[in-house]
Order: sequence, then structure tokens, then C-alpha cells
Amino acid sequence: MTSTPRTDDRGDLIVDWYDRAARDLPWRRPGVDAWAVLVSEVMLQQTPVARVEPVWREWLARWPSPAALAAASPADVIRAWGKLGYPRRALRLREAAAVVAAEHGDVVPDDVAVLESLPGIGTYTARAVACFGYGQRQPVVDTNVRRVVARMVHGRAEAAPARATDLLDIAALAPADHDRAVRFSVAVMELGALLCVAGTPRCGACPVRDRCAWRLAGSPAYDGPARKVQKFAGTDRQVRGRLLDVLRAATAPVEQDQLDRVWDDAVQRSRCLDSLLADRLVDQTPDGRFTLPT
DNA sequence: TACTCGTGGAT
DNA sequence: TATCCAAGAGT
Repeated sequence: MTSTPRTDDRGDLIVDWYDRAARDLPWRRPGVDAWAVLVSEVMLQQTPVARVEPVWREWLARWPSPAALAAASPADVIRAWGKLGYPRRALRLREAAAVVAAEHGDVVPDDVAVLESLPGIGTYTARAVACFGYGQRQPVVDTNVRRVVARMVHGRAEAAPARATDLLDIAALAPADHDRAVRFSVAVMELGALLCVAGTPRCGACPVRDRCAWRLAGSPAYDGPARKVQKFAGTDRQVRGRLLDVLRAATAPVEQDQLDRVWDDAVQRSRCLDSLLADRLVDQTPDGRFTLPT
């Protein structure tokens, strides 16, 4: 006997869970404008919430509009970025702010395609700004969402690499109601961040634990190809970090030999300094010393 | 597509 | 102590 398929209400269960369990993060509070949301999203790219919070507050107090940030020097922006990591994000955010100030009347665009055209704003961040900053119904897919969908929908233990169909997967689960659909986008991320985590998921507290394809399949272990672990010790990233650390702390241009002390391998050291110069994270004075770009 | 790009807390 | 991994983007 066939029956009319009941619409999938897992989206509503996740939104209800979010309403009672979500963290009180400053960029989610009422009255936070799209610029503040944009800054938070760029800072949160690959960087944990706990480290972003204090820096985000400082940035918004210091540069409350795109034009304000665009007027700052790269050196000030790099220093204010502190130790969030991946400092190229700070330069791109400043560049994006300059485009917004010059071409969009200092108002953060609300169109996903326009947002995606800005430096440092990709598929995820563009939709996050449109959804969280402007209240649009938009599918928003980050690593948390891919993991939740992999388990809840596809019955797999781990997230697959990002693909275009991710947006369709998650859009299909969103509640019909507009306001709830908007909240759903952040709610799935929160579920992945708090319960459906990469390590040991807390399925006992999950609002869809009885409707999760992965659990229903017996929580099978990951059986895909071995994922390559990201090394850090000894990499160019570590060397670049050390070089930049010296320049962030310096109050005046530093000599070459001061940079030479941070790493023994001269070939690698030179390569990294060159790459920092190419990235415009470091500048050289006419007399051959090194500084953050002024 | 696969790789690169920081940092530091959690496990 | 070593490994994992965190609201991605650019090339």
C-alpha cells in the first residue's frame, strides 16, 4: 500500500535543536551588519572560533566599515591579524574592502555572484554572508555541513571532498518556511561543530540520531582512500610563519641577518622570504632591510 | 585535481 | 609525544 511520502522533517528537528543549543557567538547577535559578518567569516576560514572572537572584536571596533579597513596600511592589517594564521587572508580582506568601498558605495554586496567576485570570498563565504548577513535563504556548505550530509544522508563516516551537488543535498533538507530555512543553514554547521564532529560524534545528543543514514547502517567506519595528513613541522608554512613573526614584532625595518636566525636551511629560508615578498606580506626598503608593507 | 597557505588546542 | 583538525580560497 502506497502512502503519500511525508516530507523530510529532519531540517525542522535540526532548527529546533539549534534554537535551544546554539552557542551565543557575537557575530550572530541581532544588529550585527553584513560587514561584521563578512569579517567573521573570513577570519573563521580554517581558524577555530575561540581564537577568532577577540580579534574580530578588535577589528570591528577599529575598522567599522569597509572604507575604514581599506584606508589602513597592510602593515597595520597584518599586525592586527595577529596569530590567526594564513595571513594572506588579511590582505585579501583589505582588498575586498577596497572594492566594496570604491565600487559598491561602502555597502557589502548582497548578491552571491558579486560577493564571490571579491578577493578571498569563495563559494562558502559568499553564501554565508548572503544568508547570515542578509537573511537570504541560501545553501551554505562548509566542512561541518559536508560531514553532516555524508553521515545523515549518505550513510558514510566522513565528508567527501567538496562538490557542486553539496549545495543541492543541503538545500533539499531545508524547511519550507523562510525564516527557519535561513536558520537551518547555520544550524547544520552548528550541529557539525558541536555534535556531529570529526572525532567522536556525540550521537546521543543528536536531534536526528534516529533518522541518520550512517547510524541506521550501523555507523560503519570510513573505508575510502587514505586522507593525507597535513604536515607542518619543517614546511615552508612554518618558516614563513617564523619570518613574519619577526617582522610583526619589529618596530623598524630589520636586517637580513636577523631573519637568517629563524631557520637554518638557507635555501628554504630564501625561498620563503621570496614567497612572502611575492605575496606582498613583506616589503624591502631601498637599503635592503625588510618590513611589513606600509 | 591536488597542492599550498599558519597556528595552537584537543585527543 | 604525535597526530588531528578547525565556518576555505587560490592556483
